Amino acid sequence: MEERYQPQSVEPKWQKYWRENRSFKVKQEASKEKYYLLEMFPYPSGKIHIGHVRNYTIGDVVVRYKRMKGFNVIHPMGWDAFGMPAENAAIDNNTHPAAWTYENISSMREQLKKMGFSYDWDREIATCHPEYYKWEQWLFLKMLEKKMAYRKESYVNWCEKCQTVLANEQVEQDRCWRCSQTVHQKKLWQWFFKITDFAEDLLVYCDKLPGWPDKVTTMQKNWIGKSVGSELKFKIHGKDEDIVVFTTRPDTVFGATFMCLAPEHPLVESLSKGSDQEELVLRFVKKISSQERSAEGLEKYEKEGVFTGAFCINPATSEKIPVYTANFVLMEYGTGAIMSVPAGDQRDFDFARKYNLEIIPVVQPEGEEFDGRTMEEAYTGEGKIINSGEFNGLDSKDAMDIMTDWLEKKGRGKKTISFRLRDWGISRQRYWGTPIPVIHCPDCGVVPVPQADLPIKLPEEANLLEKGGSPLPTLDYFIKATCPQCKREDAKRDTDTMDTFVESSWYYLRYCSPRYEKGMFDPDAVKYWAPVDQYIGGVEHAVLHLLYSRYFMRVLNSLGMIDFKEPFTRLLTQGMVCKETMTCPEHGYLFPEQARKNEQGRLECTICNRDVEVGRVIKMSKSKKNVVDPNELLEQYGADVTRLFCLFAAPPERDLEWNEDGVEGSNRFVNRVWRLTIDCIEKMNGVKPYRGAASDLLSSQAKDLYIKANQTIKKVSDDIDQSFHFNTAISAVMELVNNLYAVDLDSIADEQKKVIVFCIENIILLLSPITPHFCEELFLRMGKKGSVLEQPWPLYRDDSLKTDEIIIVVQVNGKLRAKLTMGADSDETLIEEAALADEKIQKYIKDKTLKKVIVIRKKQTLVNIVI
RNA sequence: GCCUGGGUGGCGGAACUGGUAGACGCAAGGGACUUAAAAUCCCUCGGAGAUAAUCUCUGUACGAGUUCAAUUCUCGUCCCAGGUACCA
Repeated sequence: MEERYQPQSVEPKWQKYWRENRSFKVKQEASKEKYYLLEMFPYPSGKIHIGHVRNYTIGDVVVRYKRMKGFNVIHPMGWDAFGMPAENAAIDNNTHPAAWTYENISSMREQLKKMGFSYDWDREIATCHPEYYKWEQWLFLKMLEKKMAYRKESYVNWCEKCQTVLANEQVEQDRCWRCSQTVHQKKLWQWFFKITDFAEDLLVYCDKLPGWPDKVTTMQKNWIGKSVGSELKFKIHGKDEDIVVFTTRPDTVFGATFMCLAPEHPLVESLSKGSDQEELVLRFVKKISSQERSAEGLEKYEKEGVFTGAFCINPATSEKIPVYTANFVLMEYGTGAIMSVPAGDQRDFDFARKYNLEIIPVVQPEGEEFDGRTMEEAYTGEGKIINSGEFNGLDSKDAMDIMTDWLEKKGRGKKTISFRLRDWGISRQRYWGTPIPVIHCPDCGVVPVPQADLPIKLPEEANLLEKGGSPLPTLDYFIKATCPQCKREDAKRDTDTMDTFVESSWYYLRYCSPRYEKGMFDPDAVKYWAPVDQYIGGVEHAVLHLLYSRYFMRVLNSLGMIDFKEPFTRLLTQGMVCKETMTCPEHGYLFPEQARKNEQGRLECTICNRDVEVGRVIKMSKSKKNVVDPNELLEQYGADVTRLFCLFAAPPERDLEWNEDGVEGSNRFVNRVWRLTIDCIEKMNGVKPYRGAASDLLSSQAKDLYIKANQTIKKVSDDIDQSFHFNTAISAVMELVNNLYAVDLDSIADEQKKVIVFCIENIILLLSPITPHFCEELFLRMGKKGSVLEQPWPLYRDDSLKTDEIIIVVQVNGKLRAKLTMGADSDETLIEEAALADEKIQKYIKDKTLKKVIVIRKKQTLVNIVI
């Protein structure tokens, strides 16, 4: 018999067995409790990398565990197949995005199969299939009908080099993630989904997701950004028109000494028209619009603005105050106009000092005396109201409501809520995506495509343009359309495609009935399987994908298609796998295999022999080339050792700096278990495992080992079920294995043999979710029938978890001084007496008066003697 | 700036509601087996200082506090990572 585990022969053998027995196929079974586990589906970029391996291993362990626990488990896999990299790769390699994508899918599918992941491959989907995106188009039309989708002109991130709109997440520090070109704002007609309709509901439910990490719900809350405040109306001097502002501090309205409008605000132009300021204002607006307004840009620009020439009336003081336009006011937030209270807001303060505007303190903390002329910074805290007429002396917190009510009675204000969340712009000027199913008619305007005409297929024979723009606007046969309403023949099809986040917002429902032809999903199947019980993926999607998915479920819910709102009951955000980057002055980023150590011990580039610079440890990404291909590990150690190693390295939520040094240890452990089992099979063939109570065992060695085994079963079950801490689950099994190695199998009594068989059988079952091929093979060699998959998860005996004797820790003044062993049932008095009588303890307490003796009997029994 | 996390040996990481700090593993050192190597097995391994086994002091970023007892709780400081950012 082989001394070592042979993954090269064992792993393919079991993969074949699972395939032929359709081991992972699942069906709806009303009598069985379902469990839906899903890992975020991959973008088919070409190769599986170690981050995927980690993600899918975590999921696969839980899935296999839940199956053994008797759940009807659905575990599907598919491809987030639309997206820009396919187009870029197609241009670079002179191929078609579809060809490139399908090729990647098939090689990645093979890699996943080699890892032994237990997917129901019959449910595989790819979002670029017309059978999939047909239903996305169908939903789009439904949303259009219900006014959940609309079109407006707005500013978008535009990369000139790639000739497209970029999603916010594709902009890294002002630059295009692919070509590093600075991104510009461009005004375009775009389709939007009205996610803001659900802002409040999405926010409220953040607190009703106990299975989600706080980190993620907090990020979503911040992203939604609810502010409670007031809308106040300032009458424009000399006109019968108001400027509406949003403020969270209505209590400071008496201190509003000027007004600022966003440069894009429609009133800026009309107010300055005809005044002395007109010229200056126009020049300022033009200058600002040509500037970057993104994060990096804004830091560089000082607050500046221009007087519009107009005044408005402060509704509280009835004073005339000047109206400015300023670069720090955002059109997209609130009303695009602010009342400026320089004494209470640092930005307003800076602006006021710069342009010599009046500063009137209106909120003052206890024991301070503010003077607008000498203040050095704004006071943003709470305090007592001053300089505010009848409201003086109020607490600023109370004044918020009181003043708003007062202004409301005067018809000058009301309470309101503002959100930071904006509607979701989904139009992309890209080719490789879902076509937006509308037609533009010169007479009828925007006309939805009739449902019967779906899907609007993406023309497959399109050639991509050299410079990277979408070829769709150049394809006459695609664009040309007859208006479905008036039958005009010169109508035009929309040439934009949808953001790929739209596909990923509902794919998990499609898995429930992946080939369903009458709708997005079979309602029965979704009723049984959905929502997802456990979702696993990278934290980088904390806001975007996870928020969009929550939004989509609300859309479907309000359309009456589903009866739940939250797509993912529990969420595990696994940490990122990181590695240092390496750059060559000549060749830029290098793959790890493109750097080697030279004779002087320095890293050099394998192409040009120049010194390689080792950069920061960051998340593995293809563009930074700091990726590790799992193939090498897979070939050398096999899938099971790779899986074990990924899990053992760190708990799943933690970021992991990739380092292969420990893999030998995992390999060693697997072989330790292998040899132990083979040895056991040879030496105790036919011995049945012991299953009684620990107390019925005669020898203390057998008893201790049996108790340890029961503790291990409990520990592993708890770790997998409750916390996903596979690293400690594995440690526990390692400890049990170490204990078994301490036993000499050749000279033991029958009783102990039975206990050892019990241990080994259970070790195989406990490890089977983690190292499935390995455990199947050992299970077979132990003479068992069938597959480990059909075995129930091992149970431990409650009566066999505690040892008869316990170690008692004795402290003097909190410092460990002695350890005693006593019977587990000794009472406190007995323990205290024994502790005080101990020789080592006597050394410390002799001739001293005891102040107190504390006996703790929790998990650990402990005596603390205070002198 | 604000919001989250986090800081434990040479390294990855344990320590559940305060109760033996460093489980398990890696690396390192020593030993056994072997003609030799690999593989395997055993021992040591936070720091400092004494010793015959062993013992004492010290130690969880830093400084205070609460407590019989603090890696764990509270306050303050520093550092790191992620998110977000002129949000009125």
